[in-house]
Amino acid sequence: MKATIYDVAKEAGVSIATVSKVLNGKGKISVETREAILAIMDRLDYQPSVIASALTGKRTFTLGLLVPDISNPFFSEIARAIEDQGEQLGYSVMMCSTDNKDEKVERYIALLQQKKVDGIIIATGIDNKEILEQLLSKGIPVVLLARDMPLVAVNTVVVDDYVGGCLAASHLLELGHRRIGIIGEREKVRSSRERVRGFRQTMEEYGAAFVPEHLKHCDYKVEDGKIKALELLQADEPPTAIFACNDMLAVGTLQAARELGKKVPEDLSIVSFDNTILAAVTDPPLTTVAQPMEHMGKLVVNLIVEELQGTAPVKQRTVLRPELITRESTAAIVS
Amino acid sequence: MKATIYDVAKEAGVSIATVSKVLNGKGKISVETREAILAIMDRLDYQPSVIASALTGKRTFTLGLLVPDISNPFFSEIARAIEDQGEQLGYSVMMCSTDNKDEKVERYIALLQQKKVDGIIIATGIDNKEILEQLLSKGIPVVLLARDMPLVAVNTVVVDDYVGGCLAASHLLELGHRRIGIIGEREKVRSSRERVRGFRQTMEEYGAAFVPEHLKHCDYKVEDGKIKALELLQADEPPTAIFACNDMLAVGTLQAARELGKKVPEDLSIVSFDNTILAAVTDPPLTTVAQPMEHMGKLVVNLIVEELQGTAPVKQRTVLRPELITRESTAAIVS
DNA sequence: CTGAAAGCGCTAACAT
DNA sequence: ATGTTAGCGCTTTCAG
Repeated sequence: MKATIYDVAKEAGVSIATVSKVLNGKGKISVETREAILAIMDRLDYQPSVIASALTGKRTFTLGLLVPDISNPFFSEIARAIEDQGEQLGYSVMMCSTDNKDEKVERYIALLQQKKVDGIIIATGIDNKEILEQLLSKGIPVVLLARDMPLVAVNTVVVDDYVGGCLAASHLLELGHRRIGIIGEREKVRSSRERVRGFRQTMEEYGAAFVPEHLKHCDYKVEDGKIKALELLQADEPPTAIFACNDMLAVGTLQAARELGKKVPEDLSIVSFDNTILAAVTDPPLTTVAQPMEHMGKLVVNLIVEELQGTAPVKQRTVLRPELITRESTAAIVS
Repeated sequence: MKATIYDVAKEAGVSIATVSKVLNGKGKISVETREAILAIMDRLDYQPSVIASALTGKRTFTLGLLVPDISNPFFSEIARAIEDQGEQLGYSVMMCSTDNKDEKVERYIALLQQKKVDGIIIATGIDNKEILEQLLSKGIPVVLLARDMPLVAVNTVVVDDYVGGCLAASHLLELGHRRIGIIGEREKVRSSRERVRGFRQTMEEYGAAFVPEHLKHCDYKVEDGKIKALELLQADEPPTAIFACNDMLAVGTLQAARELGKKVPEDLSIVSFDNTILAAVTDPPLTTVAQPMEHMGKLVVNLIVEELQGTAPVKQRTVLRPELITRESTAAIVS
């Protein structure tokens, strides 16, 4: 069997309390006994049980991560960043793909609580605000990532979607585009709404007319984007540029353009959002508004760990600035 | 505070043993008390502590998943499949990205043991076989996924890489290609070696000469593939087709071709392996040897859970058949 | 059918 | 500087 604290204590001829103390670097222990105990620990290949320690009220050193879908590149890239920072600080992360279904969110949250995770990172949409509030009321550290609910008092890390939208728009407008299509996620997705809002706002500032028919909403997958892009491009006066609210939708747009024999960027410019691996891999590579995913992951872990150490100050909302990455899917309009 | 088993016992006027029994459906409990207890449980919103239960020797209902990099689409897609099947069976999964470094593998394995996970799914390469053997000797259920070490007695789920290589080769050969380049991962990666072996074997059968200079090895990323593809394509007699051992390398190959002004598939055919989202998203979409990722994930979870229930028979090695998906990156050679 | 009690491995007062 | 002891929340004999 695995060695326990008792084995170490017996072997060292001391009490378990002493062993526990050297384990946690607490209390005063003479150098000799400490050394001796340490030696025995690794001779016995002793690994303290996180479970037992957690039962006495200590941490489990485990974080829960809720995302819509871990196989979506945006979230898997974020997950990697979170995992890395977690590992630095001694935390493991449990992944939970919710498919944006409240029902799954609830199931996972309940599960995570039973497993006594130290904190939960929520990067998935939640329709019912109460789920979140109830969770918060239990005092479990929670941080929202890439999704926010301004009315709820919770730590949040987001990118400035509005500014991102503006960035995308001014790029296109500077290139001379005026008839621009927009493909966003479903209306209820706040971040998408904000991106669109920034985009439209900027269009207005440039005096570009906003045509309601040029704004489409759909789910977040490639296929959805393709369908909407086809609609846009087959209209009477098709747009000369399209802003897709994420990389997947942009890929769909690219496919639609290809299907219609339109060249990108000659016949159609495309700007997307996120800058996942997808944006770098398409042909042409996509001009996109990049989210600093690595930084976001790091930040979110730090925040949650601070919160559970009690060193956390008041709730905060960190808004990161996105950045436009110019690649080859956009070009000046020729008229 | 959260309700404990004591709270519900007191509330129901019974002992905690009774509550425990209804919780686990063990022993004989009268219908009335069971009902009463159940009612109280949910009135108190009682959630049994997995931690406490684990301490008494029960399962933690948590699985560890070791992959090289969760942000690599192949692994994130597999992870999703594993997560889903795990959820079906009541298991959570902790993700661990190892970057294929033994040192990280060891750290993560130690951590997972301290957290008393019920089983570990290993989908990452391990150089030092002893790490695996040591783990197995502790009696922790382990399953290898997409990586195998035939000499070690461990449950394994893999795709038939050799056959996959054959499939890729015959497709290209049937299209008339004879000068074919191959880009594989580093030599030590078994699955890549097997794919190449199958590929070469089939070439021989078709009487296509194998040119040593046409075989390149590198890391698994897009950029690596691009570099090797450039070398291949800039040679005196460049190949008319390239087999890339995974989708990322194929993407790199696609980029190299574009950079050199070669059209795919007119000037160069490309076949890849995996069939991740990347293969569907490039232009042209890639002909690729698909791994049944969903099925693999399901299988691997079932295997490990069977093992932990003791219902597991002898160790087994499941070899799944890959399937060629023909898309637009390959075409008959015109001479 | 139900309960009392002994642990699981560890932490944290409180003594010594 | 080190040891004693009482839990943490649950499972599991073993009695009743």
